[in-house]
Amino acid sequence: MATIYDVARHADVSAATVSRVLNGRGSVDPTLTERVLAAVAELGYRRNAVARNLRKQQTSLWAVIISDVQNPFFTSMVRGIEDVASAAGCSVVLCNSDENPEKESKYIGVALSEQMAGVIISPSSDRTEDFNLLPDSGCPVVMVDRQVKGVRCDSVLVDNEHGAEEATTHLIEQGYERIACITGPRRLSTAAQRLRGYRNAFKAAGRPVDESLIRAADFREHGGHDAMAALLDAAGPAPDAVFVANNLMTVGAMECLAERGRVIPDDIALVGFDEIPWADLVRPSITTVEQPTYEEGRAAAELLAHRIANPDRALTQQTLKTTLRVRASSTRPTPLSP
Amino acid sequence: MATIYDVARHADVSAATVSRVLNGRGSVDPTLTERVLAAVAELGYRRNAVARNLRKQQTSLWAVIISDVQNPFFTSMVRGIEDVASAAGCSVVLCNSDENPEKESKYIGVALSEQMAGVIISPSSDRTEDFNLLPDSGCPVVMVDRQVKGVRCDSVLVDNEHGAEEATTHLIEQGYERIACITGPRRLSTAAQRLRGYRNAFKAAGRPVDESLIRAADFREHGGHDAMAALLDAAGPAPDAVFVANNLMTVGAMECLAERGRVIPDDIALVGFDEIPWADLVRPSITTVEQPTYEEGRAAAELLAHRIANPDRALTQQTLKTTLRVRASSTRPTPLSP
DNA sequence: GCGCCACGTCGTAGATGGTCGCCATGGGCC
DNA sequence: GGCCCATGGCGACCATCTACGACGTGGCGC
Repeated sequence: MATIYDVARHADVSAATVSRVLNGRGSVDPTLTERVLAAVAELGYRRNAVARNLRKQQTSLWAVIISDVQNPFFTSMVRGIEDVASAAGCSVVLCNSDENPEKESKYIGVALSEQMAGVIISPSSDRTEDFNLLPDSGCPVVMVDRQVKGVRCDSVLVDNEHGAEEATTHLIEQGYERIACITGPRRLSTAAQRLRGYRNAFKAAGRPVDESLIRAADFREHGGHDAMAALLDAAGPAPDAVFVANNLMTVGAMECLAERGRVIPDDIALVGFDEIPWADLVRPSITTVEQPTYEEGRAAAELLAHRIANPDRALTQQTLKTTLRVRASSTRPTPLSP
Repeated sequence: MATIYDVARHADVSAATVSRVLNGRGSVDPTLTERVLAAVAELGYRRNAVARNLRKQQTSLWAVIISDVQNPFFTSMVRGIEDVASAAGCSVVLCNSDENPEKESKYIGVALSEQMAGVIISPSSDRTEDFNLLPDSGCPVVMVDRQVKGVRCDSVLVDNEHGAEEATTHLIEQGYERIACITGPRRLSTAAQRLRGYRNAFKAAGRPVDESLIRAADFREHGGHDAMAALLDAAGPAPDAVFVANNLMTVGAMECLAERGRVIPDDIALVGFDEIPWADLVRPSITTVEQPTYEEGRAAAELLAHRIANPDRALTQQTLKTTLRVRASSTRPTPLSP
């Protein structure tokens, strides 16, 4: 690889002049500029970003720490982030934490070691001290989707509580009596908020919450399946509707229902949180609380860009709205005899 | 951020000794080792990877250039890559080329500038000279999924031709008469190979290929939709089966069929290439040619790791097998009267 | 007309943080 | 007493950026 000195020698100028030409700083005689550019082209010179980063004390890499690259929720978000990063001349380093706090803090360490320009994280633990390493070391951070109290950073969230309340209210209004809830790990803010929304809907309707119909699982397919099975196997009458707090668990729950021969929505209605990819191909089509995932990614990335540009600005928190998409899985089957 | 010199001063040794302790190279007195480690802990020292990379002339970043983060085919592959990279102590930089040759070569430039340890690419163009920049600059490369002739690098492919032939043969054996094919952009090896497999099946069955039933689209949902529409609108009898050469186009085609009220498989049978996420929830369930996507990612990553460790080893090419998963969309409806 | 000042332009040199080759030192063993 | 090995420190090196200083030229003022 040619270095800036090779170019300088070739163009018969100093390395400083080459640097000035390439970075557009200071002023350089047009003749020399031309000679430099010609030398660059001839040698196929490409500046060494590592050396540049060291000297400038900053890189153009953004770490994006999420818990599952395979979840369409995150990929859509990553896409939003990538588009903004790319426009800002930055690259995205993808870190898969796998909902594993160890891996997560490992990646925080990597981001710090690599002097990354910033971090966008969807936390899967609540280790405040790990997260605060970042702002404490002067590394800009934006939290997205999930919230951890006591971390000094910007955040982009969605209105989970309202979304869940709207979904549950919809089921109540459809006349369902025993509405179950499969929520996520208690340590995750999204799970807590969605559960709160579920409760709020009952309160608003003046109805009591049946605690035996609430199950906390792990936001994964298998967990959703097992929670659904547990609900069906529990003593007492089975639920006639279920609100599932994320997309993977929705799939698991549906598979469980299919295994048991329960028909949606005739035997049991279902509303899921998060979008399902290619939802229109799934039968019955699933009523979901849709999140603006791409926009979440964009918003987080823009917040990060702003904070990098201006580290001292006040912390901000942005909350995006969800949309209830009513489809076939939650509409009362028309009674056979009216 | 503390530097190695701060640690050295704190432990009252030289920076070289700190470096030796941290890297386990050379031998250091246990007493000093202890003092160094204590200083590291006390200062919260974290080595500056940028400086290290500059000095060592190598980084621990792998660029992964794919065309669509949102396509489950790629995310599963990325997951495979990430798992291997993580085990090797490397991080993955995700680059979304969006099937855009400009973006793709931009990212190749970034990988070169950032002195990345290696590149895994699923090419969306056939600009041989762009790709060869990498091996020519001594940057290890592995091509995955798609092939570009004349590029000096390792590759991991799947047996597209055989997979497509198997799928088409299955439709022939089911007794379908007018089997259409929606393939991808001609410049992509996968599209060409899958089309060849389709033709092979007819040849093997001793049947002619009806060229009017072949459409090339863009591997995207919209393209699949429009190609399906064009097939239905064409003069002459409509096809009674269709082989669609990737997952996104399969979705598009199914949506088109739904719009037109054509029932799968009664009116038209369908086989898709690539896995569909949560395929079990889709009704009717779709017969697909399944690729070992996670394994493809793993294989590519392992190949990359080997080449990084041993740049002079001979070029290798690995081909993985596909599996035909027969589901409901391609099975002859049982005749009403036997 | 001459001299000084200001500005444009360019090169030198130091800084960035970590690694490692080489050399010096000291202690132990033969 | 001499040799060898363990250990530690110095300084070069990686490629780039940039502060500072130097040089030259042009313009303006006296």
